[in-house]
Amino acid sequence: MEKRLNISEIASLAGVSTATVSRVLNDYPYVKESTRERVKKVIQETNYRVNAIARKLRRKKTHTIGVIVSNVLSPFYSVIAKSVEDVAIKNNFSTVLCNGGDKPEKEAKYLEVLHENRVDGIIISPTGKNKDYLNFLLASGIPIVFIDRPTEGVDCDIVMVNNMDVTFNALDFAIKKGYKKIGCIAGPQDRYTGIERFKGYKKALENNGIAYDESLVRFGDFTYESGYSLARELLDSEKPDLLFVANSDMALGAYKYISEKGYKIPHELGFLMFDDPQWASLVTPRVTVISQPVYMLGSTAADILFKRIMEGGQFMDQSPLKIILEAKFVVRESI
Amino acid sequence: MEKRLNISEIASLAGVSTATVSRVLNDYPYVKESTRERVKKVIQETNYRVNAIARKLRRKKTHTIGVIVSNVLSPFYSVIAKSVEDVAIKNNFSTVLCNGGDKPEKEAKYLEVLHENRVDGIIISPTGKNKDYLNFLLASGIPIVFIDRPTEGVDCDIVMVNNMDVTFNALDFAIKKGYKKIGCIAGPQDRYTGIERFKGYKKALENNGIAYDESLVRFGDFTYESGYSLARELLDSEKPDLLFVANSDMALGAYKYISEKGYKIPHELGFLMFDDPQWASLVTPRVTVISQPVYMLGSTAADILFKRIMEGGQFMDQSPLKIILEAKFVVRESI
DNA sequence: TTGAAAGCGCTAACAA
DNA sequence: TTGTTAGCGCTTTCAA
Repeated sequence: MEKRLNISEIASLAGVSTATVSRVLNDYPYVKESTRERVKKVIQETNYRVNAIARKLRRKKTHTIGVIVSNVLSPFYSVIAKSVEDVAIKNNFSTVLCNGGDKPEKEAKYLEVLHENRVDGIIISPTGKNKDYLNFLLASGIPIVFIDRPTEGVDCDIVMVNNMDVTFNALDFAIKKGYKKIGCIAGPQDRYTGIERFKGYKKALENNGIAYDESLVRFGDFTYESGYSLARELLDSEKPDLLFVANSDMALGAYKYISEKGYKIPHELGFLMFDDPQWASLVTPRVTVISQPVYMLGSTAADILFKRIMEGGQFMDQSPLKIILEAKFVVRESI
Repeated sequence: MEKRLNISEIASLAGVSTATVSRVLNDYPYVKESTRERVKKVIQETNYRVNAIARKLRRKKTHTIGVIVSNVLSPFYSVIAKSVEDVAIKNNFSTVLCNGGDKPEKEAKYLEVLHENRVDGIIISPTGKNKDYLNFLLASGIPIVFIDRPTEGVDCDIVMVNNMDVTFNALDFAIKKGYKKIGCIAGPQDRYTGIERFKGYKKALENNGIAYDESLVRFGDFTYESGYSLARELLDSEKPDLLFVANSDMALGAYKYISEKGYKIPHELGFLMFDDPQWASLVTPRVTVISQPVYMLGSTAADILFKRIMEGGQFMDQSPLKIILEAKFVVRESI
């Protein structure tokens, strides 16, 4: 940051006080039209722009929200980030985007950064840890909205999807269609979405009188790599007639292995996945998926956050909202 | 932003002056160990965090850089954003990410926002407009690094790839392999990358004595939609034996149309594209591509920016760097 | 309609 | 080793 123009230099150039310049900058009434014009002219000529940092300090409002997601490179979280940003722009707010990477320490670090920067609110897909710090932030008046999953012991607004039910419905449909030996690459069982989707899988088996067989199940960590290697592990030892994969990154890895081995979908092996990335309807045959209303997840969370921010104390008293959006089962050609 | 703890409240709680608290916060030497411990204890107990806004105002350094890219949802720009952020973190800087959307007005708006927030430097994939404002920012000491393409009339550091040469090489290879009637879905001809890649296409034809035939060429706007509709337009009227598409979004659209129509790649139609998104090696047959060193583009730009920021005036005098990274022609099975 | 001046929370001389 | 204090650039009372 170099030596640059400030408000008092503009004031002297225009022959007015800093207060008047400030009034012009903020479109206050009660400034004589000729004065306003004169000030505007100086601003124009000098390319002066208000120092937003000084303004934030003085106003004690940053007009900024923080967003912490797991990984902006994933199609899921990048859309979330975009949708939140869209809503923020509509509300004239800025957004600070943080890559929490699903690591509790990184999450804690970013919560600190957002706290230090006095953001007016936070949207986060939490790791499930950092309960105390989150509660502290809430208590000190920073509204927080969880997205995708909760943190045990933190009672605030949350927006997520019906993970278990929709998984149940999809697999129930598949089983009724004739699939009997159903492999599953599940998510980590210390993560809410991993747990819920796996519950849906088991419930569908149970509901159709199929015994749960742990040799047909592998637990990954929601990454491409785990999807690839677990698909190999599973398909090389067992011969399921259907494979369910619990998120898009693992599904990409699994699909890659399946195409390398040349399995014919759906005749040799049915394929069903949670999430609906672009590639799922690009490959042949197109993949049957569980599709989350991703954009809606983000924009809904943002809407709630802005209500909390705008209405301040009043709305704050209302008990936390828990919003469950419906994911859709989209039947295409892979089962 | 609620009423919250500030440095003087911490000072009184610890029974010291604000200066001492500040020294502890910033790990200064010359603080008695027992004092340091006492202050740290208070900070710990109260969850106090320094007000970064006040600090930035006082220090006149924001330790923040701005990044303006076209679209964070695209695989290309999201990787750029990530790579820049990685370098920023290593330098202990924050990043503000902006979606310029390739719209000159949006770009101008974001340049203003970054200016107002007194970022220490800017990385941007420019629209090619806003020459004057960019020059003003440079003149007032904010280093700027262009990525992917230049802005005419603005002389600053830039990092890009050898668009024309690599396109020439790829198509030259294809032609020597036997392809003769080569369709092209080119990018917009008011955009640097669109122009350069199209030049490479024409040069390859020329080099092999093939006459340029405008009925085999369509100009899109680098979006999925234009790729889809132009592929239809082109393939429904002409029968090229190879289709070259100038970026990944248009290629996705074109590929979608091709698979809907059931063309057999590569026997009926060869397929060659600029960019190497995940799906290109997922589909069967895997797509032959021109692969940009995307991460490298971003991290190189960021490295240069930090050199400019760190070395201040001294390095600033050096004439702007122009770095051309090599994109690679990756032969797979689609030609 | 305008200006004077206090003060947001912090850092960094300077003094002790 | 610690404290006092000016001031970063702005907004906002209060008074004129």
